[in-house]
Amino acid sequence: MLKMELLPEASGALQRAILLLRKLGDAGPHGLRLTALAEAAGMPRPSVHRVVRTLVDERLVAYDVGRKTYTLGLDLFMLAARAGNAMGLRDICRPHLLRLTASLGETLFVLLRSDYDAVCIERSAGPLPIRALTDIGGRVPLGLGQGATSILAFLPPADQDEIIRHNIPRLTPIGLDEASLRAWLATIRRTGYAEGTTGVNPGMAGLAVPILGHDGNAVACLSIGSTTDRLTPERNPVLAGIMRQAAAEIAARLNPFDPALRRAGAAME
Amino acid sequence: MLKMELLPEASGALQRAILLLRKLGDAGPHGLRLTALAEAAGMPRPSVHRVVRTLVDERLVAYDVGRKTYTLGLDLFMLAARAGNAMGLRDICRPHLLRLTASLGETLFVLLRSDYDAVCIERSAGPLPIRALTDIGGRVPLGLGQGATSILAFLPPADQDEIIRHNIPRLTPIGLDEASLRAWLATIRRTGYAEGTTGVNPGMAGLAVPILGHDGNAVACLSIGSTTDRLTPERNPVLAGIMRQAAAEIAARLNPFDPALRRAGAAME
DNA sequence: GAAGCGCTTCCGTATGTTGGAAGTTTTTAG
DNA sequence: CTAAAAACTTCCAACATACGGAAGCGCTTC
Repeated sequence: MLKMELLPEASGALQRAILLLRKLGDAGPHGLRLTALAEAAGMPRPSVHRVVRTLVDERLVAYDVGRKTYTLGLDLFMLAARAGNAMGLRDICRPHLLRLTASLGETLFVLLRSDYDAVCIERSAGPLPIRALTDIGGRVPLGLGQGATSILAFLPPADQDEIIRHNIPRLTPIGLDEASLRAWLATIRRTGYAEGTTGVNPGMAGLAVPILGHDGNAVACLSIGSTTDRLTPERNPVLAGIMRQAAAEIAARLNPFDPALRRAGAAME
Repeated sequence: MLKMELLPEASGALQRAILLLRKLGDAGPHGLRLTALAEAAGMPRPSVHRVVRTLVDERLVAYDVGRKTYTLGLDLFMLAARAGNAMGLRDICRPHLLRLTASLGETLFVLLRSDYDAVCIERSAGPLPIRALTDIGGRVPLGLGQGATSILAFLPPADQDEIIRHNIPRLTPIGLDEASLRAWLATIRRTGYAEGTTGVNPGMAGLAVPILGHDGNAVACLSIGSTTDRLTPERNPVLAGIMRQAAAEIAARLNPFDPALRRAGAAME
Protein backbone atom coordinates (compact mmCIF):
# COMPACT_ATOMS: atom_id res chain seq x y z
CA MET A 1 0.00 0.00 0.00
CA LEU A 2 1.94 2.92 -1.21
CA LYS A 3 0.81 6.33 -0.28
CA MET A 4 1.68 8.71 -3.01
CA GLU A 5 -0.29 11.64 -1.72
CA LEU A 6 1.87 14.68 -1.91
CA LEU A 7 -0.19 17.64 -0.99
CA PRO A 8 -3.19 17.63 1.26
CA GLU A 9 -1.81 15.52 4.05
CA ALA A 10 -3.66 16.29 7.25
CA SER A 11 -2.87 14.37 10.39
CA GLY A 12 -5.16 14.33 13.35
CA ALA A 13 -8.87 14.65 13.61
CA LEU A 14 -8.91 18.42 13.85
CA GLN A 15 -6.81 19.15 10.83
CA ARG A 16 -8.72 16.58 8.85
CA ALA A 17 -11.99 18.19 9.83
CA ILE A 18 -10.73 21.59 8.76
CA LEU A 19 -9.59 20.17 5.45
CA LEU A 20 -13.05 18.72 4.93
CA LEU A 21 -14.66 22.06 5.73
CA ARG A 22 -12.42 23.74 3.18
CA LYS A 23 -13.30 21.19 0.55
CA LEU A 24 -16.98 21.67 1.26
CA GLY A 25 -16.48 25.40 0.97
CA ASP A 26 -14.85 24.99 -2.42
CA ALA A 27 -17.71 22.83 -3.59
CA GLY A 28 -20.79 24.43 -5.02
CA PRO A 29 -23.86 25.42 -3.01
CA HIS A 30 -25.28 21.93 -3.43
CA GLY A 31 -22.43 20.32 -1.57
CA LEU A 32 -20.63 17.02 -1.99
CA ARG A 33 -21.55 13.41 -1.48
CA LEU A 34 -19.51 11.26 0.84
CA THR A 35 -17.45 9.57 -1.81
CA ALA A 36 -16.76 12.77 -3.67
CA LEU A 37 -15.71 14.48 -0.46
CA ALA A 38 -13.43 11.59 0.46
CA GLU A 39 -11.80 11.75 -2.92
CA ALA A 40 -11.43 15.52 -2.80
CA ALA A 41 -9.74 15.31 0.57
CA GLY A 42 -7.64 12.25 -0.27
CA MET A 43 -8.94 10.38 2.77
CA PRO A 44 -10.51 6.96 3.27
CA ARG A 45 -14.27 6.97 3.19
CA PRO A 46 -14.85 5.62 6.70
CA SER A 47 -12.67 8.31 8.19
CA VAL A 48 -14.48 11.02 6.29
CA HIS A 49 -17.75 9.56 7.38
CA ARG A 50 -16.82 9.63 11.04
CA VAL A 51 -15.47 13.15 11.00
CA VAL A 52 -18.21 14.64 8.90
CA ARG A 53 -20.81 13.02 11.11
CA THR A 54 -19.34 14.78 14.11
CA LEU A 55 -19.45 18.03 12.19
CA VAL A 56 -23.10 17.39 11.36
CA ASP A 57 -23.85 16.70 15.02
CA GLU A 58 -22.25 20.03 15.82
CA ARG A 59 -24.24 21.65 13.00
CA LEU A 60 -21.14 23.00 11.36
CA VAL A 61 -22.07 20.88 8.38
CA ALA A 62 -25.57 20.33 7.03
CA TYR A 63 -26.66 17.01 5.60
CA ASP A 64 -29.32 16.88 2.94
CA VAL A 65 -31.00 13.53 3.49
CA GLY A 66 -32.72 13.54 0.13
CA ARG A 67 -29.66 14.37 -1.91
CA LYS A 68 -27.22 12.70 0.47
CA THR A 69 -24.97 15.67 0.19
CA TYR A 70 -22.99 17.58 2.77
CA THR A 71 -22.79 21.36 2.75
CA LEU A 72 -21.40 23.94 5.14
CA GLY A 73 -23.93 24.44 7.91
CA LEU A 74 -25.61 27.49 9.29
CA ASP A 75 -23.88 27.28 12.64
CA LEU A 76 -20.66 27.88 10.79
CA PHE A 77 -22.27 30.85 9.14
CA MET A 78 -23.36 32.27 12.47
CA LEU A 79 -19.90 31.78 13.92
CA ALA A 80 -18.34 33.45 10.96
CA ALA A 81 -20.63 36.41 11.07
CA ARG A 82 -18.91 37.21 14.32
CA ALA A 83 -15.47 36.45 12.97
CA GLY A 84 -15.61 39.34 10.55
CA ASN A 85 -15.84 41.76 13.42
CA ALA A 86 -12.19 41.73 14.41
CA MET A 87 -11.39 44.71 16.62
CA GLY A 88 -15.07 45.61 16.36
CA LEU A 89 -14.23 47.10 12.99
CA ARG A 90 -17.47 46.08 11.39
CA ASP A 91 -19.62 47.51 14.15
CA ILE A 92 -17.69 50.74 13.95
CA CYS A 93 -17.95 50.95 10.17
CA ARG A 94 -21.62 50.14 9.71
CA PRO A 95 -23.16 53.50 10.55
CA HIS A 96 -20.55 55.27 8.42
CA LEU A 97 -21.30 52.95 5.53
CA LEU A 98 -25.03 53.52 5.72
CA ARG A 99 -24.58 57.25 5.90
CA LEU A 100 -22.08 57.42 3.04
CA THR A 101 -24.09 55.11 0.83
CA ALA A 102 -27.18 57.25 1.34
CA SER A 103 -25.44 60.59 0.82
CA LEU A 104 -23.16 59.58 -2.04
CA GLY A 105 -25.42 57.08 -3.76
CA GLU A 106 -22.54 54.66 -4.11
CA THR A 107 -21.83 51.08 -3.10
CA LEU A 108 -19.26 50.86 -0.33
CA PHE A 109 -17.00 48.07 0.89
CA VAL A 110 -14.81 47.54 3.91
CA LEU A 111 -11.72 45.43 3.26
CA LEU A 112 -9.58 44.10 6.09
CA ARG A 113 -5.98 43.15 5.57
CA SER A 114 -5.14 39.48 6.04
CA ASP A 115 -1.49 38.75 5.28
CA TYR A 116 -1.04 39.05 1.53
CA ASP A 117 -4.71 39.70 0.87
CA ALA A 118 -7.61 41.88 1.80
CA VAL A 119 -10.88 40.28 2.82
CA CYS A 120 -14.21 42.00 2.34
CA ILE A 121 -15.97 42.06 5.69
CA GLU A 122 -18.80 44.49 5.00
CA ARG A 123 -20.71 46.02 2.17
CA SER A 124 -23.44 48.57 1.77
CA ALA A 125 -25.17 48.38 -1.57
CA GLY A 126 -26.06 51.56 -3.38
CA PRO A 127 -28.77 51.99 -5.98
CA LEU A 128 -26.62 51.05 -8.94
CA PRO A 129 -25.82 47.48 -9.95
CA ILE A 130 -22.09 47.03 -9.41
CA ARG A 131 -19.76 44.27 -10.46
CA ALA A 132 -17.00 44.44 -7.87
CA LEU A 133 -13.88 42.34 -7.54
CA THR A 134 -15.31 40.73 -4.47
CA ASP A 135 -18.23 40.51 -2.11
CA ILE A 136 -18.55 39.79 1.59
CA GLY A 137 -16.20 36.97 2.51
CA GLY A 138 -14.20 37.35 -0.66
CA ARG A 139 -10.45 37.79 -0.87
CA VAL A 140 -8.37 40.07 -3.10
CA PRO A 141 -4.58 40.07 -3.39
CA LEU A 142 -2.95 43.25 -2.08
CA GLY A 143 -2.10 45.16 -5.22
CA LEU A 144 -5.26 44.37 -7.15
CA GLY A 145 -8.06 46.90 -7.17
CA GLN A 146 -8.29 50.26 -5.49
CA GLY A 147 -9.18 48.97 -2.04
CA ALA A 148 -6.52 46.33 -1.59
CA THR A 149 -3.89 48.58 -3.14
CA SER A 150 -4.76 51.52 -0.90
CA ILE A 151 -3.95 49.22 2.03
CA LEU A 152 -0.69 48.11 0.46
CA ALA A 153 0.36 51.69 -0.13
CA PHE A 154 0.24 52.47 3.56
CA LEU A 155 2.33 49.61 4.88
CA PRO A 156 6.01 49.78 5.86
CA PRO A 157 8.32 49.60 2.81
CA ALA A 158 9.80 46.28 3.95
CA ASP A 159 6.36 44.72 4.18
CA GLN A 160 5.46 46.16 0.80
CA ASP A 161 8.48 44.55 -0.81
CA GLU A 162 7.69 41.22 0.78
CA ILE A 163 4.04 41.39 -0.29
CA ILE A 164 4.86 42.50 -3.81
CA ARG A 165 7.37 39.70 -4.18
CA HIS A 166 4.75 37.24 -3.03
CA ASN A 167 1.85 38.61 -5.05
CA ILE A 168 3.46 39.45 -8.38
CA PRO A 169 3.06 35.89 -9.64
CA ARG A 170 -0.62 36.19 -8.89
CA LEU A 171 -0.96 39.57 -10.57
CA THR A 172 0.97 39.16 -13.79
CA PRO A 173 -1.58 36.72 -15.26
CA ILE A 174 -4.14 39.54 -15.07
CA GLY A 175 -1.80 41.87 -16.91
CA LEU A 176 -0.18 43.79 -14.06
CA ASP A 177 3.53 44.38 -13.74
CA GLU A 178 5.65 45.44 -10.81
CA ALA A 179 6.82 48.75 -12.24
CA SER A 180 3.34 50.14 -12.81
CA LEU A 181 2.17 48.81 -9.45
CA ARG A 182 5.00 50.64 -7.68
CA ALA A 183 4.22 53.81 -9.60
CA TRP A 184 0.59 53.54 -8.57
CA LEU A 185 1.57 53.00 -4.94
CA ALA A 186 3.61 56.21 -5.02
CA THR A 187 0.62 58.11 -6.40
CA ILE A 188 -1.65 56.69 -3.69
CA ARG A 189 0.78 57.65 -0.93
CA ARG A 190 1.01 61.17 -2.34
CA THR A 191 -2.72 61.79 -2.79
CA GLY A 192 -3.91 59.66 0.11
CA TYR A 193 -6.40 57.68 -1.93
CA ALA A 194 -6.55 55.11 -4.71
CA GLU A 195 -8.66 55.68 -7.81
CA GLY A 196 -9.01 54.13 -11.21
CA THR A 197 -10.16 51.02 -12.98
CA THR A 198 -8.92 47.48 -12.59
CA GLY A 199 -9.38 46.43 -16.16
CA VAL A 200 -11.08 43.32 -14.85
CA ASN A 201 -14.65 44.59 -15.08
CA PRO A 202 -15.19 46.95 -18.02
CA GLY A 203 -16.98 50.15 -17.15
CA MET A 204 -16.35 49.69 -13.44
CA ALA A 205 -14.16 51.94 -11.35
CA GLY A 206 -13.36 52.46 -7.70
CA LEU A 207 -12.01 54.84 -5.12
CA ALA A 208 -10.55 53.80 -1.78
CA VAL A 209 -8.92 55.30 1.31
CA PRO A 210 -6.93 53.40 3.93
CA ILE A 211 -7.96 52.99 7.55
CA LEU A 212 -4.83 53.43 9.61
CA GLY A 213 -4.01 51.66 12.85
CA HIS A 214 -2.35 53.19 15.86
CA ASP A 215 1.09 52.74 14.33
CA GLY A 216 0.20 54.62 11.16
CA ASN A 217 0.02 51.51 9.02
CA ALA A 218 -3.09 50.51 7.13
CA VAL A 219 -5.15 47.74 8.66
CA ALA A 220 -8.18 48.07 6.41
CA CYS A 221 -9.78 50.37 3.87
CA LEU A 222 -13.01 52.01 2.85
CA SER A 223 -13.74 51.47 -0.81
CA ILE A 224 -16.30 52.70 -3.32
CA GLY A 225 -17.36 50.45 -6.14
CA SER A 226 -18.86 52.43 -8.98
CA THR A 227 -18.84 53.06 -12.70
CA THR A 228 -16.29 54.97 -14.77
CA ASP A 229 -18.73 57.74 -15.64
CA ARG A 230 -19.50 58.47 -11.98
CA LEU A 231 -15.90 58.64 -10.79
CA THR A 232 -14.63 61.67 -12.67
CA PRO A 233 -11.46 63.72 -12.10
CA GLU A 234 -13.67 66.52 -10.77
CA ARG A 235 -15.70 64.45 -8.36
CA ASN A 236 -13.00 62.12 -7.07
CA PRO A 237 -11.12 64.60 -4.87
CA VAL A 238 -14.42 65.56 -3.23
CA LEU A 239 -15.32 61.92 -2.64
CA ALA A 240 -11.83 61.25 -1.33
CA GLY A 241 -12.16 64.04 1.20
CA ILE A 242 -15.44 62.70 2.52
CA MET A 243 -14.10 59.14 2.63
CA ARG A 244 -10.92 60.20 4.36
CA GLN A 245 -12.92 61.96 7.03
CA ALA A 246 -14.96 58.80 7.66
CA ALA A 247 -11.80 56.68 7.70
CA ALA A 248 -10.26 58.99 10.27
CA GLU A 249 -13.30 58.74 12.52
CA ILE A 250 -13.24 54.97 12.21
CA ALA A 251 -9.54 54.83 12.96
CA ALA A 252 -10.01 56.97 16.03
CA ARG A 253 -12.39 54.41 17.49
CA LEU A 254 -10.26 51.47 16.45
CA ASN A 255 -7.79 51.25 19.30
CA PRO A 256 -9.46 52.32 22.50
CA PHE A 257 -7.13 50.03 24.44
CA ASP A 258 -3.62 51.33 24.79
CA PRO A 259 -1.19 49.06 26.56
CA ALA A 260 -1.40 51.58 29.38
CA LEU A 261 -5.18 51.32 29.41
CA ARG A 262 -5.24 47.56 29.46
CA ARG A 263 -6.54 47.35 32.99
CA ALA A 264 -9.34 49.76 32.30
CA GLY A 265 -10.33 47.66 29.31
CA ALA A 266 -10.27 44.45 31.30
CA ALA A 267 -12.39 46.07 33.96
CA MET A 268 -15.02 47.02 31.41
CA GLU A 269 -15.32 43.43 30.37
CA MET B 1 -15.85 4.14 33.05
CA LEU B 2 -18.63 6.25 34.35
CA LYS B 3 -18.98 9.70 32.97
CA MET B 4 -20.69 11.96 35.38
CA GLU B 5 -19.98 15.17 33.59
CA LEU B 6 -23.18 17.01 33.03
CA LEU B 7 -22.49 20.16 31.12
CA PRO B 8 -20.07 21.10 28.41
CA GLU B 9 -18.19 17.88 28.10
CA ALA B 10 -16.43 17.67 24.78
CA SER B 11 -14.38 14.59 24.12
CA GLY B 12 -11.90 14.43 21.33
CA ALA B 13 -9.89 17.09 19.66
CA LEU B 14 -12.51 18.03 17.12
CA GLN B 15 -15.36 18.61 19.53
CA ARG B 16 -13.09 20.48 21.84
CA ALA B 17 -11.96 22.70 19.01
CA ILE B 18 -15.55 23.44 18.06
CA LEU B 19 -16.35 24.28 21.66
CA LEU B 20 -13.44 26.69 21.73
CA LEU B 21 -14.60 28.34 18.52
CA ARG B 22 -18.05 28.79 20.04
CA LYS B 23 -16.61 30.34 23.17
CA LEU B 24 -14.50 32.68 21.09
CA GLY B 25 -17.61 33.62 19.13
CA ASP B 26 -19.45 34.43 22.36
CA ALA B 27 -16.59 36.61 23.51
CA GLY B 28 -16.40 40.20 22.42
CA PRO B 29 -14.57 41.47 19.36
CA HIS B 30 -11.34 41.71 21.32
CA GLY B 31 -11.25 38.01 22.02
CA LEU B 32 -10.09 35.99 24.99
CA ARG B 33 -6.78 35.25 26.59
CA LEU B 34 -5.65 31.69 27.03
CA THR B 35 -6.59 31.36 30.67
CA ALA B 36 -9.98 32.98 30.17
CA LEU B 37 -10.67 30.73 27.23
CA ALA B 38 -9.67 27.66 29.20
CA GLU B 39 -11.95 28.64 32.00
CA ALA B 40 -14.84 29.41 29.68
CA ALA B 41 -14.51 26.02 28.05
CA GLY B 42 -13.87 24.14 31.27
CA MET B 43 -10.67 22.62 29.92
CA PRO B 44 -7.10 22.44 31.20
CA ARG B 45 -4.89 25.21 29.93
CA PRO B 46 -2.34 23.02 28.14
CA SER B 47 -5.05 21.29 26.16
CA VAL B 48 -6.56 24.58 25.14
CA HIS B 49 -3.16 25.81 24.16
CA ARG B 50 -2.50 22.87 21.90
CA VAL B 51 -5.86 22.97 20.17
CA VAL B 52 -6.01 26.70 19.75
CA ARG B 53 -2.52 26.71 18.31
CA THR B 54 -3.61 24.29 15.64
CA LEU B 55 -6.56 26.54 14.91
CA VAL B 56 -4.22 29.50 14.60
CA ASP B 57 -1.99 27.56 12.23
CA GLU B 58 -5.06 26.87 10.14
CA ARG B 59 -6.04 30.54 10.39
CA LEU B 60 -9.44 29.74 11.78
CA VAL B 61 -8.38 31.66 14.86
CA ALA B 62 -6.38 34.88 14.93
CA TYR B 63 -3.83 35.57 17.62
CA ASP B 64 -3.06 39.11 18.65
CA VAL B 65 0.55 38.98 19.77
CA GLY B 66 0.42 42.30 21.54
CA ARG B 67 -2.72 41.65 23.48
CA LYS B 68 -2.17 37.90 23.73
CA THR B 69 -5.76 37.35 22.82
CA TYR B 70 -7.42 34.89 20.51
CA THR B 71 -10.28 35.87 18.21
CA LEU B 72 -12.15 34.12 15.44
CA GLY B 73 -10.03 34.31 12.32
CA LEU B 74 -10.73 35.53 8.84
CA ASP B 75 -10.48 32.10 7.26
CA LEU B 76 -13.45 31.12 9.34
CA PHE B 77 -15.20 34.21 8.08
CA MET B 78 -14.49 33.29 4.49
CA LEU B 79 -15.71 29.76 5.05
CA ALA B 80 -18.84 31.06 6.67
CA ALA B 81 -19.59 33.47 3.88
CA ARG B 82 -19.96 30.43 1.69
CA ALA B 83 -21.98 28.57 4.28
CA GLY B 84 -24.75 31.15 4.08
CA ASN B 85 -25.35 30.22 0.48
CA ALA B 86 -27.12 26.92 1.09
CA MET B 87 -28.98 25.81 -2.02
CA GLY B 88 -27.58 28.89 -3.70
CA LEU B 89 -30.37 30.80 -2.01
CA ARG B 90 -28.30 33.88 -1.40
CA ASP B 91 -27.08 34.14 -4.97
CA ILE B 92 -30.63 33.73 -6.17
CA CYS B 93 -32.01 36.34 -3.80
CA ARG B 94 -29.44 39.07 -4.25
CA PRO B 95 -30.69 40.60 -7.50
CA HIS B 96 -34.26 40.50 -6.23
CA LEU B 97 -33.21 42.22 -3.03
CA LEU B 98 -31.38 44.98 -4.82
CA ARG B 99 -34.28 45.57 -7.16
CA LEU B 100 -36.89 45.58 -4.39
CA THR B 101 -34.84 47.79 -2.10
CA ALA B 102 -34.43 50.32 -4.88
CA SER B 103 -38.04 50.29 -6.02
CA LEU B 104 -39.70 50.12 -2.60
CA GLY B 105 -37.20 52.16 -0.63
CA GLU B 106 -37.27 49.58 2.14
CA THR B 107 -34.71 47.44 3.95
CA LEU B 108 -35.02 43.76 3.08
CA PHE B 109 -33.87 40.58 4.78
CA VAL B 110 -33.67 36.95 3.79
CA LEU B 111 -34.19 34.52 6.65
CA LEU B 112 -33.45 30.83 6.26
CA ARG B 113 -35.06 28.25 8.48
CA SER B 114 -32.73 26.33 10.76
CA ASP B 115 -34.62 23.92 13.01
CA TYR B 116 -36.45 26.02 15.60
CA ASP B 117 -35.02 29.30 14.37
CA ALA B 118 -34.58 31.44 11.33
CA VAL B 119 -31.11 32.74 10.48
CA CYS B 120 -30.58 35.95 8.57
CA ILE B 121 -28.38 35.18 5.58
CA GLU B 122 -28.73 38.35 3.56
CA ARG B 123 -29.75 41.95 3.91
CA SER B 124 -30.17 44.89 1.61
CA ALA B 125 -30.25 48.19 3.45
CA GLY B 126 -32.70 50.85 2.38
CA PRO B 127 -32.39 54.59 2.92
CA LEU B 128 -34.03 54.57 6.36
CA PRO B 129 -32.27 53.60 9.56
CA ILE B 130 -33.93 50.42 10.79
CA ARG B 131 -33.69 48.60 14.06
CA ALA B 132 -34.47 45.03 13.12
CA LEU B 133 -34.63 41.96 15.32
CA THR B 134 -31.51 40.64 13.70
CA ASP B 135 -28.78 41.25 11.22
CA ILE B 136 -26.72 38.98 8.99
CA GLY B 137 -25.71 35.91 10.94
CA GLY B 138 -28.32 36.51 13.61
CA ARG B 139 -30.92 34.04 14.77
CA VAL B 140 -34.61 34.53 15.58
CA PRO B 141 -36.92 31.93 17.11
CA LEU B 142 -39.69 30.81 14.77
CA GLY B 143 -42.73 32.67 16.04
CA LEU B 144 -41.02 35.96 16.77
CA GLY B 145 -41.21 38.73 14.22
CA GLN B 146 -42.91 38.79 10.84
CA GLY B 147 -40.17 36.94 8.95
CA ALA B 148 -39.67 33.98 11.24
CA THR B 149 -43.40 33.63 11.81
CA SER B 150 -44.19 33.70 8.11
CA ILE B 151 -41.95 30.65 7.82
CA LEU B 152 -43.61 28.92 10.75
CA ALA B 153 -47.06 29.52 9.25
CA PHE B 154 -46.18 27.52 6.16
CA LEU B 155 -44.87 24.38 7.77
CA PRO B 156 -46.77 21.12 8.28
CA PRO B 157 -49.10 21.28 11.32
CA ALA B 158 -47.16 18.56 13.12
CA ASP B 159 -43.92 20.52 12.76
CA GLN B 160 -45.68 23.67 13.88
CA ASP B 161 -46.86 22.02 17.08
CA GLU B 162 -43.41 20.68 17.80
CA ILE B 163 -41.80 24.05 17.15
CA ILE B 164 -44.37 25.97 19.17
CA ARG B 165 -43.93 23.58 22.08
CA HIS B 166 -40.20 24.10 21.91
CA ASN B 167 -40.23 27.86 21.43
CA ILE B 168 -43.01 28.99 23.76
CA PRO B 169 -40.64 29.07 26.75
CA ARG B 170 -38.43 31.39 24.77
CA LEU B 171 -41.30 33.63 23.66
CA THR B 172 -43.30 34.10 26.83
CA PRO B 173 -40.60 36.23 28.49
CA ILE B 174 -41.08 38.74 25.67
CA GLY B 175 -44.80 38.82 26.29
CA LEU B 176 -46.11 36.39 23.68
CA ASP B 177 -48.57 33.63 24.39
CA GLU B 178 -49.50 30.54 22.43
CA ALA B 179 -53.11 31.51 21.74
CA SER B 180 -52.31 34.79 20.05
CA LEU B 181 -49.43 33.19 18.14
CA ARG B 182 -51.76 30.51 16.77
CA ALA B 183 -54.29 33.16 15.83
CA TRP B 184 -51.60 35.11 14.02
CA LEU B 185 -50.46 31.98 12.18
CA ALA B 186 -54.02 31.43 10.94
CA THR B 187 -54.13 34.99 9.63
CA ILE B 188 -50.81 34.57 7.87
CA ARG B 189 -51.91 31.36 6.20
CA ARG B 190 -55.10 33.02 5.02
CA THR B 191 -53.53 36.22 3.63
CA GLY B 192 -50.25 34.70 2.55
CA TYR B 193 -48.08 37.24 4.35
CA ALA B 194 -47.17 38.38 7.85
CA GLU B 195 -47.47 41.99 8.90
CA GLY B 196 -47.40 43.94 12.12
CA THR B 197 -45.13 45.01 14.89
CA THR B 198 -43.13 42.91 17.30
CA GLY B 199 -43.42 45.16 20.27
CA VAL B 200 -39.68 44.73 20.73
CA ASN B 201 -38.59 47.84 18.86
CA PRO B 202 -41.09 50.71 19.21
CA GLY B 203 -42.05 52.36 15.96
CA MET B 204 -40.70 49.46 13.91
CA ALA B 205 -42.85 47.18 11.80
CA GLY B 206 -42.34 44.46 9.23
CA LEU B 207 -43.91 42.53 6.41
CA ALA B 208 -42.79 39.10 5.25
CA VAL B 209 -43.71 36.43 2.75
CA PRO B 210 -42.52 32.81 2.83
CA ILE B 211 -40.30 31.19 0.22
CA LEU B 212 -41.71 27.74 -0.40
CA GLY B 213 -39.72 24.65 -1.25
CA HIS B 214 -40.69 21.98 -3.73
CA ASP B 215 -42.93 20.30 -1.15
CA GLY B 216 -44.93 23.43 -0.49
CA ASN B 217 -43.38 24.03 2.91
CA ALA B 218 -41.52 27.20 3.76
CA VAL B 219 -37.73 26.99 3.72
CA ALA B 220 -37.02 30.71 4.04
CA CYS B 221 -38.69 34.09 3.77
CA LEU B 222 -38.37 37.54 2.32
CA SER B 223 -38.89 40.20 4.94
CA ILE B 224 -39.22 43.97 5.00
CA GLY B 225 -37.99 45.87 8.02
CA SER B 226 -39.57 49.30 8.20
CA THR B 227 -41.43 51.76 10.40
CA THR B 228 -45.06 51.70 11.49
CA ASP B 229 -45.94 54.81 9.50
CA ARG B 230 -44.68 53.27 6.24
CA LEU B 231 -46.48 49.96 6.56
CA THR B 232 -50.11 51.02 6.39
CA PRO B 233 -53.24 48.91 5.81
CA GLU B 234 -53.49 50.49 2.35
CA ARG B 235 -49.91 49.90 1.28
CA ASN B 236 -49.33 46.49 2.80
CA PRO B 237 -51.42 44.43 0.36
CA VAL B 238 -49.59 46.09 -2.52
CA LEU B 239 -46.21 45.38 -0.95
CA ALA B 240 -47.27 41.82 -0.22
CA GLY B 241 -48.18 41.26 -3.84
CA ILE B 242 -44.80 42.47 -5.04
CA MET B 243 -42.98 40.44 -2.42
CA ARG B 244 -44.96 37.31 -3.18
CA GLN B 245 -44.08 37.62 -6.83
CA ALA B 246 -40.38 37.86 -5.97
CA ALA B 247 -40.66 34.94 -3.55
CA ALA B 248 -42.30 32.84 -6.26
CA GLU B 249 -39.52 33.61 -8.72
CA ILE B 250 -36.94 32.72 -6.12
CA ALA B 251 -38.73 29.49 -5.23
CA ALA B 252 -38.87 28.53 -8.87
CA ARG B 253 -35.09 28.65 -9.10
CA LEU B 254 -34.60 26.94 -5.78
CA ASN B 255 -34.84 23.29 -6.74
CA PRO B 256 -33.52 22.86 -10.22
CA PHE B 257 -32.49 19.30 -9.34
CA ASP B 258 -35.34 16.85 -9.20
CA PRO B 259 -34.44 13.34 -8.15
CA ALA B 260 -35.01 12.46 -11.78
CA LEU B 261 -32.58 15.15 -12.90
CA ARG B 262 -29.83 14.12 -10.53
CA ARG B 263 -27.59 12.84 -13.27
CA ALA B 264 -27.93 15.97 -15.31
CA GLY B 265 -26.97 17.96 -12.24
CA ALA B 266 -23.92 15.85 -11.59
CA ALA B 267 -22.88 16.29 -15.18
CA MET B 268 -23.02 20.05 -14.84
CA GLU B 269 -20.58 19.91 -11.99
C1' DG C 1 15.15 43.39 42.61
C1' DA C 2 12.12 39.92 44.04
C1' DA C 3 7.55 38.00 43.89
C1' DG C 4 3.59 36.85 41.33
C1' DC C 5 1.14 35.59 37.43
C1' DG C 6 0.29 33.59 33.07
C1' DC C 7 2.06 31.41 28.98
C1' DT C 8 4.58 27.49 27.10
C1' DT C 9 7.03 23.06 26.93
C1' DC C 10 7.70 18.36 28.39
C1' DC C 11 6.50 13.49 28.55
C1' DG C 12 4.40 9.01 30.33
C1' DT C 13 -0.20 7.42 30.04
C1' DA C 14 -4.55 5.98 28.10
C1' DT C 15 -7.94 7.43 25.26
C1' DG C 16 -9.59 8.52 20.79
C1' DT C 17 -8.53 7.74 16.18
C1' DT C 18 -7.61 4.97 12.17
C1' DG C 19 -8.92 2.23 7.97
C1' DG C 20 -9.52 -2.50 6.11
C1' DA C 21 -13.19 -5.57 5.92
C1' DA C 22 -17.80 -6.88 6.36
C1' DG C 23 -22.75 -5.59 6.45
C1' DT C 24 -26.66 -2.87 4.83
C1' DT C 25 -29.27 0.08 2.00
C1' DT C 26 -30.09 2.41 -2.21
C1' DT C 27 -29.49 2.81 -7.10
C1' DT C 28 -28.80 1.04 -11.69
C1' DA C 29 -29.11 -2.44 -15.17
C1' DG C 30 -31.37 -6.34 -17.31
C1' DC D 1 -39.71 -7.36 -11.10
C1' DT D 2 -35.20 -9.42 -10.16
C1' DA D 3 -30.33 -9.22 -10.03
C1' DA D 4 -26.07 -6.84 -9.99
C1' DA D 5 -23.58 -2.83 -8.69
C1' DA D 6 -22.62 1.05 -6.21
C1' DA D 7 -22.75 3.82 -2.33
C1' DC D 8 -23.32 4.35 2.44
C1' DT D 9 -22.68 2.68 7.18
C1' DT D 10 -21.00 -0.21 10.99
C1' DC D 11 -17.43 -2.91 13.29
C1' DC D 12 -13.13 -3.59 15.71
C1' DA D 13 -8.17 -4.39 16.92
C1' DA D 14 -3.74 -2.05 16.16
C1' DC D 15 -2.05 2.18 16.68
C1' DA D 16 -1.12 6.90 16.88
C1' DT D 17 -2.48 10.90 19.05
C1' DA D 18 -4.47 13.61 22.29
C1' DC D 19 -4.35 14.25 27.12
C1' DG D 20 -3.10 17.03 31.32
C1' DG D 21 -0.15 17.25 35.63
C1' DA D 22 4.08 19.17 36.59
C1' DA D 23 7.96 21.85 35.67
C1' DG D 24 10.17 25.68 33.10
C1' DC D 25 10.17 30.26 31.27
C1' DG D 26 9.11 35.18 30.46
C1' DC D 27 6.70 39.09 31.48
C1' DT D 28 4.56 42.37 34.44
C1' DT D 29 3.93 44.22 39.06
C1' DC D 30 5.02 45.84 43.56
